[in-house]
Amino acid sequence: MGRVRLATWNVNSVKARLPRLLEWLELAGPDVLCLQETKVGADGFPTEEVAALGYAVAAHGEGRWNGVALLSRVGLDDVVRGFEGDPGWAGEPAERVREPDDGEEGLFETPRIEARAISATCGGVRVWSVYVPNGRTPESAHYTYKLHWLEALRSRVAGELAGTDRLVVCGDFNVAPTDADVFNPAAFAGSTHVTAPEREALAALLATGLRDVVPAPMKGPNPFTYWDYRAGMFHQDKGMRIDLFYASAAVAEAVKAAYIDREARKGKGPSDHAPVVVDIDL
DNA sequence: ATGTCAACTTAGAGTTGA
Repeated sequence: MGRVRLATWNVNSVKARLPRLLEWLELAGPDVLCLQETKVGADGFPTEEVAALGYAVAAHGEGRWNGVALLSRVGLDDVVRGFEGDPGWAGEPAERVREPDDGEEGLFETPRIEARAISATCGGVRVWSVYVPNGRTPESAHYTYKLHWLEALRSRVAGELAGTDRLVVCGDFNVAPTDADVFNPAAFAGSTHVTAPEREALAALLATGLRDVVPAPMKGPNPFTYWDYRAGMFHQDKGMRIDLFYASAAVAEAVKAAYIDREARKGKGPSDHAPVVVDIDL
């Protein structure tokens, strides 16, 4: 297959980020790019603009929230939107019960599957782009959903690894794997992204046969991929590593370079996440 | 703890989510 550049980037709206996305595609030249938080429905993705740069596109979106996509110039086959076993989101308990209007005991909303995963085969590698639920607070139903969602992902990935040794799962996991992956562990006391159950869910995913490909920072010692827009967090390098690149052993052993492109977080109209770039030679 | 951003409802500022 030769040398291939894979990347993952939470763009925080592909519409708002389109100029930056096109600029970055030309600059970095990834062969495969996993996108998250595209925030567009099925027909809202700027497919033509991206295709003009030589990329095939597979998008999975629902409108205002979430949304994932795969861009590839080395093949894009066997696209799967979502995955078997996704538990879906039913809302907080308080939202789940509707007022009885015609004598019924109350209606419960069934879980709605969100656009958080898409997978395809690109250049001989099975590639997953995932956007893990945020979790909001450890007390919320959204946090429970996050843990269930990660367990369902683990189960499905384990199934795929039985059929291929070339697989990557990358995207915005909304979990910092270790305390070294946040700027100040004390600042995250009581918050999501750092709790033991979330980290155990990542460990269980890795235990299916994946390895964490930790990218090199472009500047400073910390491999952060996300910095809050507020309070000058980026300029103080108060970030987190929550955008992860999990690779099967065969792919991980083929990694030649991996870095975080912090240049893409600078300047006018950036996403709050930076792209993670991984070069492999299979 | 929250100083920004994006989309949406709806016609300007408030809500939601991150």
